[in-house]
Amino acid sequence: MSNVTIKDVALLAEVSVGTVSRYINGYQLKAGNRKKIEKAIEELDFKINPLARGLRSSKTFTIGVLIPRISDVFCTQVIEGIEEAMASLNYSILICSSNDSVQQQTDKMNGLMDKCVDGIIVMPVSSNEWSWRGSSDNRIPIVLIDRLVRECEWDAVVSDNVNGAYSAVEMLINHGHRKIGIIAGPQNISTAQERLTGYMRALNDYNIVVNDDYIVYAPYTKNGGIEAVNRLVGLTDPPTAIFSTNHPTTVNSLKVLMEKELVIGNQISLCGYDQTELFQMFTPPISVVVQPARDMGISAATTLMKRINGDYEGFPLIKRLKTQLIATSSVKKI
Amino acid sequence: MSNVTIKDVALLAEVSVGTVSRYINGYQLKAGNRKKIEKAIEELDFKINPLARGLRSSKTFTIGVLIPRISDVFCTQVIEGIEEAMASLNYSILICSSNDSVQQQTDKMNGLMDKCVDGIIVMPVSSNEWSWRGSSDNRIPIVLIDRLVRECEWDAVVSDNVNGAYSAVEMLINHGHRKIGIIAGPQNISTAQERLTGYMRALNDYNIVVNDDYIVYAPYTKNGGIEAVNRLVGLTDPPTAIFSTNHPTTVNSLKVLMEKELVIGNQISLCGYDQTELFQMFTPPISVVVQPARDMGISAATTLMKRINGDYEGFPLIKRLKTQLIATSSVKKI
DNA sequence: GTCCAAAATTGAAACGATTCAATAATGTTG
DNA sequence: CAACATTATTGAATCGTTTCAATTTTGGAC
Repeated sequence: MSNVTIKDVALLAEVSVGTVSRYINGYQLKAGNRKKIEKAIEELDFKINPLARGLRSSKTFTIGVLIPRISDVFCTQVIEGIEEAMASLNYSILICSSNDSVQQQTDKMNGLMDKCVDGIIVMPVSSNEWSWRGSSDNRIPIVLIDRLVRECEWDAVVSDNVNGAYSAVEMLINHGHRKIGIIAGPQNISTAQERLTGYMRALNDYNIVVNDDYIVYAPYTKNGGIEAVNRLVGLTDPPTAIFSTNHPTTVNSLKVLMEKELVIGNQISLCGYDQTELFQMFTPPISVVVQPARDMGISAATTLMKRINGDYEGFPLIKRLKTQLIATSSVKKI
Repeated sequence: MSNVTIKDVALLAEVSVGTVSRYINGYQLKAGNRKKIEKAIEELDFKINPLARGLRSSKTFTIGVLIPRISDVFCTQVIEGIEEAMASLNYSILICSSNDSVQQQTDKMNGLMDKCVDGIIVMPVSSNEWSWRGSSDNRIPIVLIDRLVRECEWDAVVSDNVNGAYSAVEMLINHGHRKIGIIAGPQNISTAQERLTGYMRALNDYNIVVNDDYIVYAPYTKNGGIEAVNRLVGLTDPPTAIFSTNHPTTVNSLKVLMEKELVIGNQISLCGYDQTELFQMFTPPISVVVQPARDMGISAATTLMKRINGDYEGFPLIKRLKTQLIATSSVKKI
């Protein structure tokens, strides 16, 4: 650390440390004093020590971001949004991964609290289990992203999963499909629930009888979906179209269908979830529901900052961002 | 913050604060005292305040990670490795992105220093320009990852780019290709230089005359490579194979070749760089040089920790990890 | 049981900011 | 210009640790 302190600045500027502190924190100053302090800071190359500052004021200008997996495409885009929004405000981001484990999530939440972050953005591992309880005396703001948690009253930024799924299934129906399989996610995750709801609602609205065999569940983790797709295509009366409800399961659906040498967009139709540019480079390109990941990150960051700055208007706020459907020839017209 | 301090612990355990501090920092203690302190800590739910600790000891148990782009596949895997290694040591990670800009890189480096991180892992934007100069009085360890910087003596963890590229080009040659184009990266980035070197060396070793028209340059950023591939395939005597030297240029090469309806592995052969599982799901799967991104992250983290702990053995250390070649039918045998 | 070196403990002084009550300077008004 | 309200400034106390010189305790050796 450069050893220049507020005291040195005060000495050189011929004012008291209190005044220098007031300058730093943007309070009103006599013009002459401001000038002198500015000059002294410049001359000494003074840098504020965030540890000393934080110790006294318990503000660290740092937030925590906790996600299930750093290498996940969707998570990455979210983080990019958060970083963009936070960097401009001179806030730093402490990042950690819960590795899809509730235990690790709890541990890392505690770790972030122990580090005295000013707020946390978290994508929960599960919407049912949320073992973590913040110590009651230290209530820093928390914003959920992507997934809600039952009985937890916190701000959240999610995407419109019901309608996202609805639009996908509707598209499948409009292409003439009646036998539509879904790789549904674990029902302890709110997004998975909502996407299944969207599926059901679309079938209902179009008077299509729900066939339970067409609903299979898969974990939302890296290897999820392999078994599920196998089950679907192995049915005696298999679906003509498959709707896969998150990124890893979509990747794995593709993998399985290809291994089975089923021609996508012909023998079997596929619609997935979450965009990666490579999906559009397949033959045929893959239909997907696209979530505004980056914007979700930005929105979560903005909301968190509002709370950090003490503005608790409308708490708890649930912001739902619209999804977009990319319809391609991976879905056959029948 | 929970308001329990070391003082409260000392009081309850009937020892001095100094002793409690010694306990926390793992010094030898009389067994009885250790017990009493442990009990008091447990009872009061004492958590150490990292700000106070950092203020006195100027250690924050936090490192900075600065990369060109958070959403880049390779970077993400690197970060995952770093997180894994650091989490187990109870270190936190402050993450930021330079967005491929030297200016931002400098700003964020300064930002990290100002935050008093204990060390920094950085993937530099350029190997030539490194405008940043750490203040001389605050020499915290820095580890470069993936890319070296000229005239900067720091530890580094990179992959064996020369041999990585060599193996790819050699494979192309062994498949009968003589007209091999390369999408070389910007020569101010060490990896790009080295990969071009590998290309040249392979051609040389196999007595193939280098055709300057076959060497085109593209930025290593998100949209890099589009123009370059167009140039190559537009030549009157175009190459039969293209070697693309990083992830984005590989993605874009794919994109352009597909748009031009050139059948990969038949009309044109392609070998790319950096793995993403989707590459292996194309028809044909795409040949790539795979870097051990995650291991590079782990290794960088380990090296940094060594330096943070004062072990400067072998400084500056340059660790080169081996790459792996995935050879597929995206390269035609001719 | 003495003596001495080694090990453990103590407690006050940092670390470098913010905060706040007391004080000083400035502005405003009749 | 006196009287008062307002605005700025001061500087000591504080935040919760670590550090270190001084002191006490411990455990062998004789």
